[in-house]
Amino acid sequence: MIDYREELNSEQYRVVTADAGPLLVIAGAGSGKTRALTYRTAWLIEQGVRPDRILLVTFTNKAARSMLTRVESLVGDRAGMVWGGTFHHIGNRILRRHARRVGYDGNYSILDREDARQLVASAVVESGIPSRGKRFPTAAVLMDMISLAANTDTSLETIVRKRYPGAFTFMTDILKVAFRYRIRKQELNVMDFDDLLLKWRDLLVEHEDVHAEYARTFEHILVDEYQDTNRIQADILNLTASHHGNIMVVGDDSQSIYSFRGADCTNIMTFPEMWKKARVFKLETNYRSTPPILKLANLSIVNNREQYQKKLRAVRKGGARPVYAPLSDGMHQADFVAQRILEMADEGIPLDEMAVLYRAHFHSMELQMELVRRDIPFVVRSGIRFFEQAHVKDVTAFMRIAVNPFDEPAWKRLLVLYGGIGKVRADAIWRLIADSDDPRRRIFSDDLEAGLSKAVEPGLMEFRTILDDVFKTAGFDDPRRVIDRVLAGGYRRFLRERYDNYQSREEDLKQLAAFSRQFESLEAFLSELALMTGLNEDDDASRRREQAEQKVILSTIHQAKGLEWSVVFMIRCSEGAMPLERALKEPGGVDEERRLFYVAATRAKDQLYLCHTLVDSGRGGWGRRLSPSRFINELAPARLPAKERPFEQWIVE
DNA sequence: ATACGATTTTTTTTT
DNA sequence: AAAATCGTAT
Repeated sequence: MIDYREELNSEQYRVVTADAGPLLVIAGAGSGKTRALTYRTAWLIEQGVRPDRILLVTFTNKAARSMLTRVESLVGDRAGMVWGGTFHHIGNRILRRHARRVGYDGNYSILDREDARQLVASAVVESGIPSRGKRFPTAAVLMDMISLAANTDTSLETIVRKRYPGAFTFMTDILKVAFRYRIRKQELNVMDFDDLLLKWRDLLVEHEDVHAEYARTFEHILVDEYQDTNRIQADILNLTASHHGNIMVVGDDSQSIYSFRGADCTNIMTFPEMWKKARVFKLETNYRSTPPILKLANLSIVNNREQYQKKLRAVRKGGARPVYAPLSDGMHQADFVAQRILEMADEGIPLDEMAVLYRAHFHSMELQMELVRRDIPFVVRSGIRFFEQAHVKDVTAFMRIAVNPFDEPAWKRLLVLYGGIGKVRADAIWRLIADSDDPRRRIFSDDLEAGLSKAVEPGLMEFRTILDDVFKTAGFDDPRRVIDRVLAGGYRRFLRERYDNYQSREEDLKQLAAFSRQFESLEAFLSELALMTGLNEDDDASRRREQAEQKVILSTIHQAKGLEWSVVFMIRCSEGAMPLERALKEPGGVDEERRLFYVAATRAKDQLYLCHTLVDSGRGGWGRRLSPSRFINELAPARLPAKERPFEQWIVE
């Protein structure tokens, strides 16, 4: 039996043991919201709720897994049956079963960003849009428009008029492309990320029997990071909870940092209106940070208007004032951070208790070079993700066509790898094989070459050899064999010719093979890759390796959400970078950037360093002068004596 | 016309 | 690091 009173504070206890029904929990940073969710789940199970009747939606799969591990330590293996994961994950799991109801086959592929972009690009060409029209939005921008419209449940016209006014003259063509894109996805049996949400909602809205089934299946719904949900996700939750209203959402409106993805603060603000019987709880005790750090964070966030009233109280005592360090340029900043890291390591702070946070990935470049130079071990938790690297995508493309023979992006990706086949000829080949029952057989037929340039022959033959090997000999339902066959069939040679770092790429593929072992089917494996959990989350061996050698963490602020470190450095706290110039152009941009600043600051347990560079050290060294971030300036009005500022300023030579 | 290599530019944030 | 652009080779 768990002694809830003993292990929780009174705020948490009330949340965890609350009666069923709609609950809104406003949980400040570091107030133990994970703890509340974990114990709530355990409590429900102890009350006799079947674990497989609990839906636990989290922001990352990692969060779901770590929560379930903790629930397991409380109530034992019963926890294993809980439905936990991201919206996209659970949507995928449900849609696989009912795909036919929304016009898809159950073996659909999931397009990642790049695949989706390419499909949009070909939709532009197919829609016959004159390529001379220079100002027509690029595929990436079109994708953003379409995605934002989907995630905010707004018409494309409205999105373009409000957010992309410059493109409004192309409205007719944009609509053509969007329509074409939608049709193509359906024809090819592929879904993009947004479809996993949209089709899920469609399923619940249009099919009452399915709706009833899931409303019955999920007796209790728990949602983490509710402030980052969008309209579609809120609809899905409300529909699923419609029969019983047992929905507990936990969030912090001050940490909403995903509005670019359609996240909508009004979800959390209006939850009590949606659910009239909702009870509202607040977790306002902060266990993480020292008072000076919390004071700085609180002083910053009050500059935002719209928010739930709450006041974070520090439990901890003492602590050092945060440090503000103006530095001459990027190199100087890198030097300072590296130096401080070494000094603190000497004082006995483990490297993996230190993190460097920044607004955009490329902000960390100079620092990475400096850390390498000084032999300080580090991991970068941002930037190009493991599963998005070219070699990983190449190899998995073979598996994709094995699962879904009409996965056009996968076919084209593979075709252009071969000599003599570029974009145009890959397109021609695809057209030839696309309207057969099974393109995987059609690709072998002898009359294919008739319609093609002679130049494709050697490349095409090579491709066929590998395909033959992969499909026939390997038993393509085993990812490890596929990877093995592809490497042996010429891909290894290709890697060595093309990349300097081929060794690490081959190593990646070995890791991929090891990673694939935990999946039952190729389909499950591919879904997991597309839905992009981090690298090797569940690989015990690698986790142990990482712990053996401690490393400093480098991360974007977005990816740092939910994590904490003893020491946090924020670099590039300069106007233009934090807040980011481009982000300020968005509506509500300043407030969102300030919330990012708040999230970053509240990651720190003991020490916080705010670094600012006086000069922009972009390449070519065009030294544009920079001002300190407004978020720093607004904390310390000029009339405030230095002693009373929430930070102390260091002069670093 | 197409492929492909060299060069230049450009980076928000993520499922 | 990758995408977009440009020039040359096939």
